[in-house]
Amino acid sequence: MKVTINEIAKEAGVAKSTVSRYLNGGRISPRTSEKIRRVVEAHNYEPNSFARSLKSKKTGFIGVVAPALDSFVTSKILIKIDEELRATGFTTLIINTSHSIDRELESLQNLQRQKVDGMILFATEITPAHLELFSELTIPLLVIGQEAKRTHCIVFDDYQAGYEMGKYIASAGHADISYIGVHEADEAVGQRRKQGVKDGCKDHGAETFSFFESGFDFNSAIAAAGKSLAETASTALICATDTIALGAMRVAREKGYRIPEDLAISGFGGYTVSEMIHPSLATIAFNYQETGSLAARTIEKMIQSEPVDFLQRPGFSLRPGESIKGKK
Amino acid sequence: MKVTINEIAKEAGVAKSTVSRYLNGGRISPRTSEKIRRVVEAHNYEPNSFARSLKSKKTGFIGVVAPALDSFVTSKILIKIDEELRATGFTTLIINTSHSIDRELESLQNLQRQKVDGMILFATEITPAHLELFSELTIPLLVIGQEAKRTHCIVFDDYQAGYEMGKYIASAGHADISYIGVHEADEAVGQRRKQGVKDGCKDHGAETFSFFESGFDFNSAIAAAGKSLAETASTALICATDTIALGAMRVAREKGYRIPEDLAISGFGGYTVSEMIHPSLATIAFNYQETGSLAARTIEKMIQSEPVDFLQRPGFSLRPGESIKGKK
DNA sequence: CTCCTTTATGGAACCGGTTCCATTTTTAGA
DNA sequence: TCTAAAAATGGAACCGGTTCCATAAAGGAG
Repeated sequence: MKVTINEIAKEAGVAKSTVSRYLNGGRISPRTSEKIRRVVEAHNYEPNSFARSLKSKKTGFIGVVAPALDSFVTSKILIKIDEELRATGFTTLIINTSHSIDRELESLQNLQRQKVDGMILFATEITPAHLELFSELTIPLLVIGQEAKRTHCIVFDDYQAGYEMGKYIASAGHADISYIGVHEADEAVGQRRKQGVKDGCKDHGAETFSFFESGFDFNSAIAAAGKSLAETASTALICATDTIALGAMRVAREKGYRIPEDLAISGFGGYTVSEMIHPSLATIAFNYQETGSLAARTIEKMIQSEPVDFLQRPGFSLRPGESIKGKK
Repeated sequence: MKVTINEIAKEAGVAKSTVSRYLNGGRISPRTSEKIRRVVEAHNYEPNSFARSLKSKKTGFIGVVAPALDSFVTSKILIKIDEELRATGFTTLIINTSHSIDRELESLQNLQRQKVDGMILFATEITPAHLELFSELTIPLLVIGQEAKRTHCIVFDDYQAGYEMGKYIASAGHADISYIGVHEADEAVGQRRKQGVKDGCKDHGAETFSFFESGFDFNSAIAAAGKSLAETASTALICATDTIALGAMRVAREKGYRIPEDLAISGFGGYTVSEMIHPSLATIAFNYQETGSLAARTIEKMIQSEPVDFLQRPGFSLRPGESIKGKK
């Protein structure tokens, strides 16, 4: 419990520097090595990580800053990151900012002060303040979810994912389509995903494409989808996330639409629950496992100063569901 | 960035011990205090937390061991714990064991070695190995979710919650009720919750009470609920979790039952998604916020060696839903 | 069996704080 | 104004490791 390197050294009859060398894989004669091994094992000795970090300047910590812990996407990626980093001897320090941009910036600075070896940021929006902070950072930083100039990023191919979904819906015979999206401050989802959906629809026979803005939450989705149903004659609602799609389903049902007969609905995200409900939701499932392990490997490379591409894109796949029926 | 207490001391013209005292609230004359404050602020100085921990034996870390990060219940409680601990200057070290009992035990030991100030365990099952480990621990430990002898625990009142639900369903006029539960290795959910449901049903007019065992996952829920529908004439299915209830809904619908007209279904957990779907799910919502902050306050007290009750129970409330209709 | 080169080992300084103790400065009581 | 007690400060040891450097032991060539 409280045994130190000094006691190990004394008991093994060697200098503490020798024990330190033994622990860190330095050159040791087989004889001494064996002596030390015995004592270490007898006491179940583990070096004090604080003393170790103090001198070596390496903490073995990787900070992960996320806007929420109860988000499907975040938790899936996080789990994988944590798993892989643990396997290579790092400890993930998870910081939850509860969607506060200020706490996000503050957390990055704190992590830098705490001297973590690297940090990963789950970004929803990149503000000028972010960019300024990024440029001052002396510790490797990896951003997930949004693109930023001169910064290492892992971002889903939102344009392509949107395009596939637009194509899928339009090809199913829908000519009048509404997209329930989010604010364009979120470049990835608010801009690129939307543009992809729009292009995919237009390129595959859709005549009308209407846009309604929602937040990421259920209630604002209900409002936005309600507005869409009142103002358009769309036969399909493409929603920017699965949660928004659930809101759309709710309001559609309340207004008497049958899904998918009267109205097709789709989402993005591939949440587990989307296949558990009825009708199951057609959606785009991003490859979260791949994302997580890519992130872990990337930050490790960055720490070792190995070269890494600034932009990396994990894959995705379209997951069909009962919420859409071919019309042809 | 790399400024140390020595440089601060030199620049302020005092001894480093004085700076240390200033930082930790010791007695300092207003004059010196002001001098030091200036220099500290000019450099944006932050003491090295490793050096600090090394000598003071306090790390400011609290380890939290959880079987999963993508669980609704865990994440809700975790967020609150993290928030409260952060406010009082602690850092939560979140460890995910991916449901492995071995990794759970191992993690507790690692945390002890890492010299965290306290630890919190989200338990699903207390094995003899757990009890043995608990007794060897020299660091405050708080268990959430299960009861253990001579250990500080925060546990939902599963019996009472079960009783309320049983009463609610039976009182609605259901005489033949099935309970889709989980294995009794999980004392809280597998034993107490089940017994509560049973007693609640029996005490309020139910004639038949059948039990079917499921796992916590969607697919085994489908199997168990399917079996129940095939083998009984139950008009209500009480499920041990909301996820299980979703499985029951799926299989019921496939077999042509209308919910709630032909079959009432309820869950436990109060997941967010349960009120987003149709029909919305009647469920028991435990007070997760309360649980989280209770846990944070409790572990802090334990660290300060203040007395705390061994067993504490956060509240819950029954949340009605469209999945149940009064029959009378 | 020397002498020189490697390889092992020990000793000491150092990392950046905290804390105990001795010394100096203030404050206050007489 | 002098003195004792309280408050403030400085100095040094210490926390538990890592690492540099010097020395000792071992290995190899001649």
